Amino acid sequence: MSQTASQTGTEPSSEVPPHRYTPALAQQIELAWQDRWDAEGTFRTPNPAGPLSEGFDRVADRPKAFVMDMFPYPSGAGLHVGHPLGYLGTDVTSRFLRMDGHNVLHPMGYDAFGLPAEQYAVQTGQHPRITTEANIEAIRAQLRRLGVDHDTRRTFATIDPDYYRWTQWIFKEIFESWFDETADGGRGRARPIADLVSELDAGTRRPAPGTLPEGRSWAELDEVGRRRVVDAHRLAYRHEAPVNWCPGLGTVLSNEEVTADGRSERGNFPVFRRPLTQWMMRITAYAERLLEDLDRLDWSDSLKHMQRNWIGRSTGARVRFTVGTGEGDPAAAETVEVFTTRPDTLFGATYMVLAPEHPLVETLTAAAWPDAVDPRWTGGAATPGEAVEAYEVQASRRSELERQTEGRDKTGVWLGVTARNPLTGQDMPVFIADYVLFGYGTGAVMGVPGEDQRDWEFAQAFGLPIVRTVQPPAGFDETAGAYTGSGPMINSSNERLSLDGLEKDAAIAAVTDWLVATGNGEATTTFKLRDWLFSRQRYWGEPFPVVYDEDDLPIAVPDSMLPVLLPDVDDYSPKTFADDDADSRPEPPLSRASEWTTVTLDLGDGPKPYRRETNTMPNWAGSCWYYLRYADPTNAERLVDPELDRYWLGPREPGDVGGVDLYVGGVEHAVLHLLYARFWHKVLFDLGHVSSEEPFRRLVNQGYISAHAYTDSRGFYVPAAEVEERDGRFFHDGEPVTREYGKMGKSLKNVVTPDEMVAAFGADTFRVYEMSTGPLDQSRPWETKAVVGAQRLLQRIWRVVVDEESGAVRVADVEPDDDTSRALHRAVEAVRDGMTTLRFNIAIARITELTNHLTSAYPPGTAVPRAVAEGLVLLVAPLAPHLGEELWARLGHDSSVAWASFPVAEERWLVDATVTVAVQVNGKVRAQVAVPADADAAGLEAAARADERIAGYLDGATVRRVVAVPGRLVNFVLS
RNA sequence: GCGGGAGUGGUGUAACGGCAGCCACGCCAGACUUAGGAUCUGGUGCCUUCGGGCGUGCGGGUUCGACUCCCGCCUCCCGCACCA
Repeated sequence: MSQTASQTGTEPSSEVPPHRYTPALAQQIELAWQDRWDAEGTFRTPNPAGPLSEGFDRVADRPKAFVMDMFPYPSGAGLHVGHPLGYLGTDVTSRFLRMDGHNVLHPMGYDAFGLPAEQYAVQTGQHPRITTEANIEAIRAQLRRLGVDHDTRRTFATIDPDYYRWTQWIFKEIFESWFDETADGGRGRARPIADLVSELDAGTRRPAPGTLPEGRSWAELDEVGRRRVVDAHRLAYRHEAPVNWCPGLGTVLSNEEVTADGRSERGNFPVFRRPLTQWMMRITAYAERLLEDLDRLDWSDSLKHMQRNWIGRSTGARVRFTVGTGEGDPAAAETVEVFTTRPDTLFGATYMVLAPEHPLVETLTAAAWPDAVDPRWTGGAATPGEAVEAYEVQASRRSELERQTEGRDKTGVWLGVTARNPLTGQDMPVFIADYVLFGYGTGAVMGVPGEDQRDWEFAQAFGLPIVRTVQPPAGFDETAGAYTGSGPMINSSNERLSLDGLEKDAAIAAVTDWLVATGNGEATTTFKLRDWLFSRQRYWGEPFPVVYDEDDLPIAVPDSMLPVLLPDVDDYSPKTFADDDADSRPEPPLSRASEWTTVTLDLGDGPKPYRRETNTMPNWAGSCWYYLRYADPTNAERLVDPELDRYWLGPREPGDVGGVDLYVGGVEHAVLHLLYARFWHKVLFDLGHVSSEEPFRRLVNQGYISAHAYTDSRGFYVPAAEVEERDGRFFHDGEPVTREYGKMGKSLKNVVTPDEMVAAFGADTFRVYEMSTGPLDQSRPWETKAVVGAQRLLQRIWRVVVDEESGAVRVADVEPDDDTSRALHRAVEAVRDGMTTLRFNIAIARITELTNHLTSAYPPGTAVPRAVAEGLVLLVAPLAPHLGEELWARLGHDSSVAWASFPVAEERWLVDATVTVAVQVNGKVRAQVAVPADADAAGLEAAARADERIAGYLDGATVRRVVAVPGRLVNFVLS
């Protein structure tokens, strides 16, 4: 505090009144109250039952409110002023709700597994737990200094073994279940995997399509075969999927970590697309429910939109084509299924394209080109086999990102075979091309150049025929490209089916009926959402609670063995390879912990050796369920006690989704975290572990804070704090600099930390400033020089209660005058509105008005009515809690203001005896008249006509109409 | 390209379809001062011949009345982006 004292000490202290609310005094008050809150357990939230239930009697009759932030990832850089925006928003809300009679749960935890800590460990050789825990401690201290009201007994980090034990337990639950699509009337529901096994054994259920080995039945399979079938049904399953493999870094990368030219963002090493067996989560099974239930959530439209977009539901048809009946080997006939949203255009399909990764590519590829093959179709190769191989290599070297961004020039090669169009009977050449994505639909499309722009471009590049099946409007440029609009069908009939003249919907219905009737396809729905890749070749993550037996089949370890602790290793980095060694395989750090990787267990048939899973879970796992643990953080027996789950998260009435009452966090988690958490929650709901259908009832994205940044003549950023403004221009070290604007961060050299603000002004001033700059969900610029406005406000509030010269309380038991009562109660009404709508700027503006009124109505030396002074203190307490406590105590109260009742406005003070209404002539305001508040339209009009100026306007004019809105205005419409 | 959101003083913002700009920063003036990057008070959308006129990105529309609702543009921000 000496630093702060010296700052304020630059002024001769004789000039500052001895009891002014200075930064130094604020510091002193804040530290004292923070200690007292800890000592008294002010913010301990009692549970209705269990070890944290002490004190529940006090709140038993209150409604509950669960208010929560997206927990931070504790990086070494600490917080800047942008981070606390959301934390302070929930803090003000939770303090308001507590004062307004709720039992409030407002906890905080730490998301602590993940890459940054691991990379730091790789560089320093220090165990990531050490740096992570130090970082957590630093953030915890920063938050405490801001005066947040977290129940610290409920704080945990995802790296705590007591926590990740239950992350592993949830993984097991997901692993030990499957999605029964027929359950709940076709809505689908997760069920224990044991149910599936008994139904398969009993013959009451058939294995899902594609899970049985070709030509075999469940009954014929041996034990291992049956387990493979069962494993293929699980919600957590192992699957071979193409990933971004970076040999130079020795790890798989996410799409975001790969640059546009197919190299790693870190280190600039080549990245290869290669298939790899990985753990997957069957989130796609829940696509429909995740989509539908969005309608029941109180989230912003834009956020729901992003989720809908990501889930990407589209309806259409699957159409089956017979391939290989052309010039190639007739014995090689195969069926290829395509997905299309435009089955009505089937008559216009003139070729077919498979994704390069499509499993049938190899079988379909012909041995040789036919005579007179179009040179554009061969990729310059001597045989289809060579062409395909070369093209696949080319495609694998291009990252997914690159495939999407690079030029979009259509490339591909012909497989040397054709497919039969079931409607036209024409043979259509079959290509592979990377504009068809393996992960979407069936990984194959029918090429309809007349009605699809991508297909048009491909047809142009490869000289393929174009048939229009939808009549473009008159004046349509036939050479311009595909026509994707509406219109009657043309060129779409044969002896069996005619679509000509039909509009789109009717044509789709007709062709779909025909497909079903002839066995060539059926209507279907496809989702963009893909299953969740759940393995990482990392050290710093949750180990899987999985071992493999001698048949290489995964087995979940028994609950008694949880948690599976992360072992210590010598080297936290994954094994790396030569940059261009595309055939190398990932080797995760845990695979080198040889003591750990093999284990002898008795899983029911005697002690046997097992091999542990050496991948770890992704960073998202720990953040998928932490909100549940806040309700029951100490439970060693269960994930969460069902009674506590129902109390804090359960549905409020039948049909309610339940969940956290307010969840505040950054929009950057709009899709992944929020989708994964919803998915896990729904699985836990299906399995009966939680009572609510959704995890987060109401969700708000706080805005982010940007700041000005400055570049010198060379274009380098200079420290923004050192820039001076003179006459609207900016200088650093006397040199002119250019002002820019951007997200606060190291690279722009424009970081401002809460610590600096607390040191210069105190936490309450910082809180009030940050909350006053706009609605919580709005982004805003940081402006340190404007913080003084918040400081002045708090100083004036202080002065309303405390005499700056004597330190005596100025309050007396006198009646406030009517104007003051009206000012108070109007402020109460507006502040409540601001608090509930998260528009703290409104609340602060109304508090300022009340303060300014009191400052002039009760100048120094006069007595302030107690009722009004206390009302003001209560209003500001959620925003400036330390000041609130201090003034509340000085006003003679023994107990914390945090538990005092928030004021309620009295109706009689919200209405004036007389109101001033505007009088308009032809919609323009010409006068104002005072009328009784309850004056009716006639009274308003009479009062308006009595006004001299209005009479002047009306004199000699014809009043065509009079609009009089009681309490609002009068409008004379003249002709 | 597709989808979404937003455009109001020098700045952040505020306005149940009803007096545009509350509150704050900044700025101007004054008070207290040896002093002010402290505090307090007053003023501050633009133009004005001091009557008033004009003002919420631009252009239309609905309405007695539009920042607000509708249509079309422009700009900025965000999301998705060969999703068949």
